[in-house]
Amino acid sequence: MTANTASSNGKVPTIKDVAELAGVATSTVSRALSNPDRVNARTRARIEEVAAQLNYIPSTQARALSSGRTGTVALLVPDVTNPFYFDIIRGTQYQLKAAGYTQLLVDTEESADVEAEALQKLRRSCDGVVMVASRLSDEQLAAAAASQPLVTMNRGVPNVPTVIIDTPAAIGQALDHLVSLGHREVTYVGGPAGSWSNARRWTAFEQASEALGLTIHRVGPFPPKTTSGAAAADATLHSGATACIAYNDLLAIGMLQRFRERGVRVPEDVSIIGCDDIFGADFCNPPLTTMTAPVEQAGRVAISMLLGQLNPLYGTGNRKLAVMPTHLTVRGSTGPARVG
Amino acid sequence: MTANTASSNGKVPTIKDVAELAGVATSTVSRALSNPDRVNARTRARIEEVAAQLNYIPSTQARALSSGRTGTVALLVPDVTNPFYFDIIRGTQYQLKAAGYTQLLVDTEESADVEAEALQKLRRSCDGVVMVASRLSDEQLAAAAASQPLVTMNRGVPNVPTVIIDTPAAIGQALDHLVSLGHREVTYVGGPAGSWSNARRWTAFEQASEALGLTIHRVGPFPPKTTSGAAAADATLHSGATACIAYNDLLAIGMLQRFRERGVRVPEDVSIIGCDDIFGADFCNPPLTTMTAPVEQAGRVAISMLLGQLNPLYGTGNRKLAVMPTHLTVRGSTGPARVG
DNA sequence: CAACATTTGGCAATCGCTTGCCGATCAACT
DNA sequence: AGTTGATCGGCAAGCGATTGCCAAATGTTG
Repeated sequence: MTANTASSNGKVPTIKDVAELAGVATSTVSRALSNPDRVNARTRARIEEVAAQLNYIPSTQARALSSGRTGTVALLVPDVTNPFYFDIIRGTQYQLKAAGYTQLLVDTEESADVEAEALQKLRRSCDGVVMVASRLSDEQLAAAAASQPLVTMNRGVPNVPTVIIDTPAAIGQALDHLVSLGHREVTYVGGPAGSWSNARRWTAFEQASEALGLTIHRVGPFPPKTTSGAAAADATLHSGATACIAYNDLLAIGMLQRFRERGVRVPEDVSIIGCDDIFGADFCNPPLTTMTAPVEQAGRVAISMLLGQLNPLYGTGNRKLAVMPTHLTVRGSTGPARVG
Repeated sequence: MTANTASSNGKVPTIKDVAELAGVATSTVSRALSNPDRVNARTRARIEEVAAQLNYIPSTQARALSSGRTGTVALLVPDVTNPFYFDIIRGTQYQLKAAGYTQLLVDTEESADVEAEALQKLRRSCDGVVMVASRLSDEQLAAAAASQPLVTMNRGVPNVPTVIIDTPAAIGQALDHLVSLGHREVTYVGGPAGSWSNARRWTAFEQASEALGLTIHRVGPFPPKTTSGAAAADATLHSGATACIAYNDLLAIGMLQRFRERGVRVPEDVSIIGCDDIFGADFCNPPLTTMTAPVEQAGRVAISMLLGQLNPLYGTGNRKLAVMPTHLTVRGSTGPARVG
């Protein structure tokens, strides 16, 4: 049981095994592997060979413990099963991997408490955090950003690096589109009450509508799920508008289903516009007119910004804000306003 | 710079800070926090109080290094943006969280090499691994399972704990359904060549068809994405069958779109059945008849099995195999066979 | 009251790796 | 030849916990 012949007989090889076999000190092995220039080329070659032969893999824990860098970045999303976040997950994963980092995905269950708790736990175990659509207060976020590298997405906080997807801009396009189809009365179908994005979208909606002289209504708030679509559809119908813009595609798709159930034709009776252009928006029935955003790219940008904080070498100029452009994608769910 | 007053002035508090403030040794703090019975109730209370006051959070790295347990379980999926995996991700996340573990999500990019590499890296940094739809060989998987706790999903390997979703059973139901609608000639739209699930589905399809005396065709292989749907649809049309069963819903949904483009009516001209009942299968056009599986539950079961390996206390009897039942969900994409 | 068992807390070694500091080696320059 | 600088490798001190072992304190029993 006390066997420790330090060769290839025991369990997983450590840096010590490599050092012994290569006839050098562990410090040299360490350097050869993570700071190549600090060691003679021949020595390094030998060490690499031995390491490969032993199938040596450095312990992330030990490395993290002694160096303080974990090589891990956490991504906090409200709901991993919400398709909107898929592309963010993918975009960040991609970029992190390219930079040699590992992604830790955390689902905050749409709850500020879970989020705060996760942030606490994470403080020690990752190099940085990306928070998507955070429900925390500005103060909490600012405090978090002060104690560790952090980037928020779709949630602007003063002095905290942020990537926002500029949906408000597309809302203008969306309303123009509706107006050109003859709509004069439009309803905004609201998302979650505490959502920053929702507030921004509503504001943009309000302002653009006013500029266009439209009559507007607002219904909601609704949870951003297809299952909320029924209530949202009914409320919209009751508002009397001929068209509506929904907080997001999930809601819009749910509404589509409800309209169908009730025999309300889309777009003949009512036009509907979603937001995000998620998976499914193109093949639902009818296909959804929606505001398309470069979500995956936004994820990559967020990681670039974070990496910029972690490693000054990246020198991306330490931007504090990135705004991703969006545009309207017209499909089948919008059409001429019904008369009367 | 050399400040280290060990109280609350420095940086993040360590176990040592807690120990000093509480007037005990670090070992006692450690025990109080992770082995409560090993310490006097009063001492423990005091320590807990101090820890709370200092906002002390144990370092996962240090803990992992000295104890050998990381508290992390990795989930390897071929593609994080494939909706089929969403529920697995959610199911495992849920169950892991409940047991106090952290989930590490890894995207293997549908590649055996990436998978093998990730497995290597992970060997040292997590307590166990769940591999979904692995592309590795039986030998590789067996070896991996021998060197660390591991559970596979939708990939049977002798002597490796596995959770499989019993789609083949539902394929029987699906064919019965088609036969009852008058179909006599059916095409199987194949998934990825190396996929174990695909092989099983085909075999089940073949056998059930034979029992029913059906004429069958096979097209493919196709990557399991909606974008492969066009080619799949065209090939299916060319096969001359009046109905088809697709490897999965993604493919089926893509085919639906292509059929529409080509003016082929579903289900009047051709019936189509998907597999998995993913997000979107209920609101595509027409809604997809598909084989529904308890995916999230399967994820939870996988974690239970893994936890059983990690901690004998769980004593789930160390099952080696769990088979999740599936059933056919009939929606609008299947109908009576066209005549002629 | 002595002898023994049980709690309870501390000491110190460890886990595997990084890194500041130092000394040896060797080439280049004056 | 002597001095100066690089370059390269080793020593050893941590990083922040866990844990085996031991001793003091406390409790139990005859």
